Amino acid sequence: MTVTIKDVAREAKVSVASVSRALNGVGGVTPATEQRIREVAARLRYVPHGAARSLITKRTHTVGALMPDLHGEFFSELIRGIDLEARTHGLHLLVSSSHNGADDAAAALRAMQGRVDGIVILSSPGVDAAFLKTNLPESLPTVLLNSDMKAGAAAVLNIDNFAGTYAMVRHLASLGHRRIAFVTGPKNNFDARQREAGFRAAMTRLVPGTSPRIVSGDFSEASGYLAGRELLSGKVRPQAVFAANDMMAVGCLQAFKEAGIAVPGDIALVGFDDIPIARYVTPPLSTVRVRIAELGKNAMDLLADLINRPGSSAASVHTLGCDIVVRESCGGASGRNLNHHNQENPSRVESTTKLEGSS
Amino acid sequence: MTVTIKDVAREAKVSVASVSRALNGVGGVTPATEQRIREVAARLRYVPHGAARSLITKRTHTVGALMPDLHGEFFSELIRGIDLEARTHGLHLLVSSSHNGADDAAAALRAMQGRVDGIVILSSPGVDAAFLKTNLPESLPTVLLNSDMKAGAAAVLNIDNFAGTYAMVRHLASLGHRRIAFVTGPKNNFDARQREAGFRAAMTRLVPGTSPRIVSGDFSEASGYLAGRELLSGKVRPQAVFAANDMMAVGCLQAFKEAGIAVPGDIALVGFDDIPIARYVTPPLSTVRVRIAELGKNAMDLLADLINRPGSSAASVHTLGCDIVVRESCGGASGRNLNHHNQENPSRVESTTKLEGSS
DNA sequence: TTGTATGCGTTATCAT
DNA sequence: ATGATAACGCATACAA
Repeated sequence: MTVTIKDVAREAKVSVASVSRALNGVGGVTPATEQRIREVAARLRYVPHGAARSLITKRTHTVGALMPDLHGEFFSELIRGIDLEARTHGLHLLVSSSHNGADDAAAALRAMQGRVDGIVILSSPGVDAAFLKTNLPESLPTVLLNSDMKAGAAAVLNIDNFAGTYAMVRHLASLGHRRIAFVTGPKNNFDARQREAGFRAAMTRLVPGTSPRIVSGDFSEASGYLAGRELLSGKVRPQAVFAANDMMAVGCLQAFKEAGIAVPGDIALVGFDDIPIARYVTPPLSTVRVRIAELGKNAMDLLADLINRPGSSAASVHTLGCDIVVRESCGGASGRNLNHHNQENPSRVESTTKLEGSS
Repeated sequence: MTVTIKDVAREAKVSVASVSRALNGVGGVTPATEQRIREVAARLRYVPHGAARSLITKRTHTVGALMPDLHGEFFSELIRGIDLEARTHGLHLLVSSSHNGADDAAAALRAMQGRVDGIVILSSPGVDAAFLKTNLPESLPTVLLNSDMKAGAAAVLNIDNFAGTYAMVRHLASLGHRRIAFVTGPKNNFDARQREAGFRAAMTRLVPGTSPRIVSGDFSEASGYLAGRELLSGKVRPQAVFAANDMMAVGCLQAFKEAGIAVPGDIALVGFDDIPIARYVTPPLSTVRVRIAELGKNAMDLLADLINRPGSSAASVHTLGCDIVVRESCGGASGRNLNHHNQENPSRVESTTKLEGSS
């Protein structure tokens, strides 16, 4: 910061060029002088000025992460996955989270110009294809998470919501359930729509001849509670309820408890996400696990590839599979999991291949 | 990126200096030409190159966050708090999380040189006073979180673990409990040590004449489970158990359940942190809440102050109070909280003033 | 092998 | 009010 390459050069009695060469290990310097330069640099605690270097190198060794204002496990695990893998590639992470709406996001995107070599964007309402078209320089390597963009300049990586829901419905059907109800997420949410589509498709294929009840929710616990009550109020009670995320499932659970309906005895219940809470409610919630950190890791790998070999995996679409996590709330396998110390030993079913890409 | 200030200048038929002046709104340009320049810039989608600008400005408008590899709510909420407040100050966030040990941290710190105006560091084993002394340029504004550094070049912001545990013990004592046991965290953890100290002090003052049982844990659920069993195996059973964090309390809960000991009927149980899970276990766990996002916000405010007015709050020590959250697991107030739909309505006690500073 | 000189994109200083 | 030009700290093509 305060000590520059010039200081090192003067102290080591060489030119700045030699210092640069020595410290970057590009050769062209006597081992002796290199040694001397390194010593001086260490003594002076010289650290190259990142901005100055990237100005000429055209490389910042930094990637950006742009995501909406969301709390909880998803955010932290995703960042964790990205950061961990970024370090592997020698990259650093500039985070811009907590933005609400397109304006915030656009400002954040602008601020990242010239500070990042690439960017991972978690789609959200307002931050969609049209938004990116106008706010994203096309030369900037980009990985889109959770996007419904078919193809474009950016690589796309999605959770396989469809396959996840499908596989869970299959599990429920295999347990003998036919009247399976579904609690949807918000209509403007990409994951929510895919999950609902997966559910409908699975029911049509696996439990034909029925028309499943579908009630609306918004991913909140409160909406799940309401949905649970609504499902109980009907003429015939569902045999199983599939909530589009875990928080709504927890809401349902509460509604069922209050109504004196036993889970899974009277009604089976499953969710989606496998948030930490899922293991700790009573009974432990069967759900579809999203390996979030792995999602982040894969996104980072994709991005690193895009950076190192421009155009390599651009316009490709990838999918990360989910796991079916069977605990007690859906019955069938229950009792088996009454293990000591809350250890986890659910049956785990890979619903999709690890990372399926298609360009 | 690809379109520079020169392009705008050429297109607008002015010099680069005028473009710079117009876009930065420093005056010295005719409203007419400013208007023209702005239009051209917008049309060309010109965005200033951050690195180039900060090279001469000496300001990156970015702050760094350095933290160990931790998952879960604490990380995400802290980042959230920091990022949200950073935006308020017009600052961006360069995150380097997920580092294990001093070497990783040192590398991350080096990489941040010249890319940040200041830095927030979450202390961890290995990243302590000595570490900072050698790895941190003293000119860089720094806020230390969770540090036992008394005073130095950096501002320090801590959670008031001591007051939090103290207040919770007071609550337990007010419920009539006298044989209160404690499950410690890892010895090398700053929070853990402070919490234990708070517990010991509180017991000495509030429940004199007893020597409380203290068993070791490491903040993990498994260690809590073991501790719970150990506490049950003693000659006399404690009336209450205070786990140094919630995950260990959850482990205790499991151990008690297996042993057929009712909570809070036979034994009271409390934790620390108020992780999301705490509300959802059965019975809901009373705990000490750490307002993590607020911690991040305060850290950011401190740092912004340090950046804008060098030396202003340096070498100051601040403390953020905790809240006592009374749910059902500690008895006494229980029954009152059997409200519908898992809504939260705990009695909330501010254990410390909002932000107590001392320089 | 080493040093000199140029340029990266921007702001700041000095002319005009 | 506007333009030419010198920094900022570094890497690199070229000269020696």
